Amino acid sequence: MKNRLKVLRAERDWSQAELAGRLDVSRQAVNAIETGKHDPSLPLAFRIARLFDMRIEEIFDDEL
Amino acid sequence: MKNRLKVLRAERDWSQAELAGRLDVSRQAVNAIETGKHDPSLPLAFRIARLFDMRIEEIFDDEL
DNA sequence: TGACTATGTCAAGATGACCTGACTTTGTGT
DNA sequence: ACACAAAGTCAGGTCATCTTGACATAGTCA
Repeated sequence: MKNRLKVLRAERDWSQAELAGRLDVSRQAVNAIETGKHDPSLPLAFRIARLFDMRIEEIFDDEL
Repeated sequence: MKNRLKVLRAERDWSQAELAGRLDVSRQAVNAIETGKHDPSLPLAFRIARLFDMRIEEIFDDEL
């Protein structure tokens, strides 16, 4: 699953640790999602979308 | 996480087994999601949304 | 009654999504 | 060169999301 987290984070000039804090997950969890090692759970995907005020489908892309 | 799967399925007159087949998951997985035992993975949530031609947020609701 | 379907549930097991803690690598700035 | 911050990675653990197979219950229908 591709995602735009790294770009959204860069636009806000947040570190992975800062994003992790805002999402209430570990820094390693953010890193693993950004680097494509895992997909977030659905509840975490909701928190991410809410944080950036976007729809899940605007941040994550599971086609291709 | 609440969801509208049971209603969407009823509107189409599909059994849990039929929905499971369309989503390529087990019947028990569909049952567990409908009865609130689990949340779907994000990839499965995408497949569900695509099947019903809706956004994930229109089917699943994690607030409250 | 007996057969069939749909639903709900359980057990056991594989794999995925998280955790903490530790360490390395990379880039920046003094 | 040195220090520091950010990012990446690993190990070992827990719990969640799936699997298959089995079984119980309720409803429908010949």
